[in-house]
Amino acid sequence: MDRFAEVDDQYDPHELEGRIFDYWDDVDAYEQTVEHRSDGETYFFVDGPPYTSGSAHMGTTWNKSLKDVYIRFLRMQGYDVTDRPGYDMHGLPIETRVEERLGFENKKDIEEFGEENFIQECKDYANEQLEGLQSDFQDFGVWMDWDDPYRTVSPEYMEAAWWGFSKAADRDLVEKGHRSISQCPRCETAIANNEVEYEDVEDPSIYVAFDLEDREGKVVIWTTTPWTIPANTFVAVDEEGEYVGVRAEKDGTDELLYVAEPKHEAVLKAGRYDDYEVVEELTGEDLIGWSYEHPLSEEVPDHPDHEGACEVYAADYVDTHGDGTGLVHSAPGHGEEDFERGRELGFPIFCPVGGDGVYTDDAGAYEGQYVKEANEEIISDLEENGSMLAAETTTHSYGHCWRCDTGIVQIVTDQWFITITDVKDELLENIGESQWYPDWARDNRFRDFVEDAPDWNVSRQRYWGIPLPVWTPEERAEPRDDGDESRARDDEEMIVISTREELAERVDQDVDPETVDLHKDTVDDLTITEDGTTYTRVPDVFDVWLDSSVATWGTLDFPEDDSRFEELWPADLILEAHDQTRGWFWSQLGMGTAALGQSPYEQVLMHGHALMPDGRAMSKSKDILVDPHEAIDRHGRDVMRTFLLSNNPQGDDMRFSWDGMQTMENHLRTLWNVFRFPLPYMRLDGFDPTETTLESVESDLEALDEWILARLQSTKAEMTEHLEEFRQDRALEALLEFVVEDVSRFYVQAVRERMWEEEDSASKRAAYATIYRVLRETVVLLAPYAPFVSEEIYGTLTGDDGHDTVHMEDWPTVDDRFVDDRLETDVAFLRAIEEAGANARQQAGRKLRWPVPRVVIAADDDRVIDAVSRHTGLLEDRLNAREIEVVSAEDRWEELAYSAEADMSELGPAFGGRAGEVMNALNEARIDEPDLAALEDAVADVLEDGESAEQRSAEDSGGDEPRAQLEESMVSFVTETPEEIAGTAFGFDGDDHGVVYVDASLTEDIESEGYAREVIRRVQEMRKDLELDVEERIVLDLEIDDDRVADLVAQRDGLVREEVRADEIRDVADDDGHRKEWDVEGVEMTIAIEPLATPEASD
RNA sequence: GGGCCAAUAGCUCAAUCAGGUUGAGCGCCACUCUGAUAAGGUGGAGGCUCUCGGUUCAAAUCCGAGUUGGCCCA
Repeated sequence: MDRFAEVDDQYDPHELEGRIFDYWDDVDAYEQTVEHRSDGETYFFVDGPPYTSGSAHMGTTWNKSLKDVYIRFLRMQGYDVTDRPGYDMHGLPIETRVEERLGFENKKDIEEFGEENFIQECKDYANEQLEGLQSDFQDFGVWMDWDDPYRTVSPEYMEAAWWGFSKAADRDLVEKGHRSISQCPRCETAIANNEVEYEDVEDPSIYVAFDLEDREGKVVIWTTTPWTIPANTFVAVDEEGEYVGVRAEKDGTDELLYVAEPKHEAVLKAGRYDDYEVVEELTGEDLIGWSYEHPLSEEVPDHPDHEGACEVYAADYVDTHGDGTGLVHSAPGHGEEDFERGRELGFPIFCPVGGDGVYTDDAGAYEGQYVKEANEEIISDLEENGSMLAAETTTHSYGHCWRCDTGIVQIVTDQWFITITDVKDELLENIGESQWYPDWARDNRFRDFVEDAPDWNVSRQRYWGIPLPVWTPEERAEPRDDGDESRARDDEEMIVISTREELAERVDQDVDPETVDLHKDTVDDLTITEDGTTYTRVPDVFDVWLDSSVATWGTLDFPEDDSRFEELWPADLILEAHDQTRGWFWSQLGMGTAALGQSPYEQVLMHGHALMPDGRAMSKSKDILVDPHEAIDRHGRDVMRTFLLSNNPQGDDMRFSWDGMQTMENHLRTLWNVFRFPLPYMRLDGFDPTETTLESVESDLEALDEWILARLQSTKAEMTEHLEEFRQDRALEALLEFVVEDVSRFYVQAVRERMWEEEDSASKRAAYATIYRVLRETVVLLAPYAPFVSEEIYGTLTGDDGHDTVHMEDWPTVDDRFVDDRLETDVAFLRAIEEAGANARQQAGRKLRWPVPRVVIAADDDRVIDAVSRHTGLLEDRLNAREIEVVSAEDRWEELAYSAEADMSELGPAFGGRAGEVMNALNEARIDEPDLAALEDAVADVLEDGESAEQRSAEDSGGDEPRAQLEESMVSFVTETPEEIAGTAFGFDGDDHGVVYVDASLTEDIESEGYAREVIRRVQEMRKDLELDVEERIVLDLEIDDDRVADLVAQRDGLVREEVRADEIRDVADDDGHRKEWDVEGVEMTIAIEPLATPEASD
């Protein structure tokens, strides 16, 4: 780019961003930036792999923007940052999408299609989805290593998972278990608890009475899953709960029912009994040991009838105040709690349901039926045999498969676990090793989650995943689900393979470790024969959460490539949304601890979700979303990024806002305007920043130059501090405030006249050097947020002198030479005074272009007097005042009246309950002298006896309880502006520091300048109408009706001619030039201008 | 049903940790300015600080109970 090249008049994000993409390509900007830091200290960032489904949504966009801003910032600080993006490409979601595509309904369809073909389809689909995400992320301007993302389906990555699992096995944390799990009957696989989604559904709600044996009566249970009744093994009660026996009457017959006392009314109502009577009161303990007859003993001949079955037991999951009857139907085959209790009781587990949700032959009459469809028949069977007390329906939340939305069933199957409960203490300890932002996420939410976490079921009975690297002896490969616990355990004899090389060495077949694909279709055929035993592979694949859990070493291609693991691991930073506490934050901690005894990450930045403008959650499936592509279409990438990054990244959700987007565009446009303003002048004057450096003009710097440079230093310091605390939103706020408030609204406004000077001057050069430094550092500070516009500005400012890209720049550090806190405070005062002065002027009806003879500043403290006296000239300029006068607090104007403001922190403790009343009186008081005695007089009527100083001294001898009294420290006196003077209080940070009085009286000299400036302004407007060049000379024709005014303007003839570049003042013919009538403060004037013919170019 | 987080101006947030007369930006209305101008300036309207209790002389702030939203868990 050429230095100071012509730039667009208007900030046009789309064209600019397109241009910058091309430029980055041309100069290999990303590659150069990475190379530039290759010798730096390493920083190991790990990308949490998004699941490859569809395109990027606003949440992902926010996430990647956050990653990008911190990676760029760290690079600028000199770090060699690991930035390999990743994609999570296995798992049920892709399988179900591919099944839909192929029109499949269940596993049989897949088997017919062929495992190999199906896996290939999944691979193709995942790669297709990946492309969409890749191009989106690149389009957002995110700089990561897009040429080489890690993919969880690649052999190296899958090997990383095998390695991690084998390390856990080495530590004896891998176990095959016969356990109660959630099963999706459609997908025919176990799913993890965190894959279960709950939604409200209508289900049967039945009360069933089990006939007691050996005694009269029935125990009543309640369930919403009639299909689990065939597997009923026992009934559970709360040992300490209160129960009653109720004799209930219906249709002339009566029966004795046992239920929990708190529930008996509801139960009997449900049973529509005509009348009832409590005949017995018992505790849960009394019921224990009662035996009953299985309610479906005829239909299910194989029902549990072992020793101890069909009896009442105590269980801690029973609540006599909750849903149901206080007696819980328990089927260890269909629920985790029941299962655990059943185990404790030493019962065999009866589960007559297969992985497809269909009853097996154990279910007798119901064999072959899908469980939910069997509900009806079971209900009618129960009604027929007289067990049904009431059959209703109820709406409650029930678990569903997260992918296909099928209702889950609880069954007992063989699964493989990582027994993280064995290392729970280590997990909790490792939590403490990581630093979280915000910290409460770790100490509350995450710790709770980890404390409650059960063993990790890592096996899935599916196809598209990383196969378990487990081989077990062939002869023991018995069918699962048989509930037979007597056979030898597979996990005692298993072989766990850790790498491709080990695989090639140990399997019976010829395998090339370089080329082998580790998917199920390949490895299923491999066998291992050792010591005369043949081992076959366990057919399961891993839970997809296991894939990403190994990302910290998978990213490094470890163990295949062991060159960087030692140096880099564990990760310095991971950065994801709060839903990952149960997901990736957890799975990584679990795997890191199980495999390596350590947390795999040191810092966690946890952000929130992107919400709709009205606060609803975004949802792709319900089409409730803001598409990032639309945001880009409307405002561009830099605006979208800065908007997203202006939100708190720690824990809070972000509400998307089109208003917020527009505001960011306005801010960036302000920066653009600030940037392009000095360019024409710099070009014209041949300003060369490499020669006219800030250092070379240091002695010519004016107060405002020094001030804006001081502000730049504080802004850098503040931003760095915020960014290091992961609050890029606050850093951005500081930067934008600097750009908008300080640079644009104050510095540029003030410095414009210096740049308009035609002659070369030290002042102008100092201004150029100053604004050049400010702009150049500003775009470096902005570069991580808005990489496109920063690049364009940087390129235009530096030409060939800088790096090829702003992103190679070092993060700007504070330059001590320009730090000046006193000056910053001074200007803060001056700006407050100026603002108040503008206000006072408006009250006095005097525009800024009319000078005022005198501005009086009544200062409350010496700090203000110092500031004003150091910068009187500047203040005269800014307020357009001929003279500035300062009046100190001691030398106050006698015209002024005073009131008092109460300091509640002093008044409150002294006056107690009456403090509010006293405060109001003080605020309303008007006194001539700001002293306590006058004030006490003014508020005498609200003060009680003994509360004023006078009364105190009179009663001093009394020795009563001391009464409160007004003290100097309780009040501060405030000036009240007299009507004839325009005055406005000024202050900042909420404190008043004085009052600005504008004396708006007129003199001839002032009127002369005022009218002259009115004329100048109008001529300038007319020049603009004609689109004249700034330098172009004109002829001016001025006709003013009012002779006095005409004379006043004539006195400033020289000023007018110079400002409007009029070489001649004479008549302009009606036909020539540009003529306009004006009304200036009630005076009619006609102005005509005509450009002078450009003289022949002469050397 | 349980845990965590949030709730303050029309919108986005600050002030909450350490109690002391609620603030900023954006938006809106009026006026104003005009050689960076799709800008800028001044003023104005706009708040039972989600509700109800409690502690305290004093609560947006501390405590308890609830409401609504988000996430997580069951």
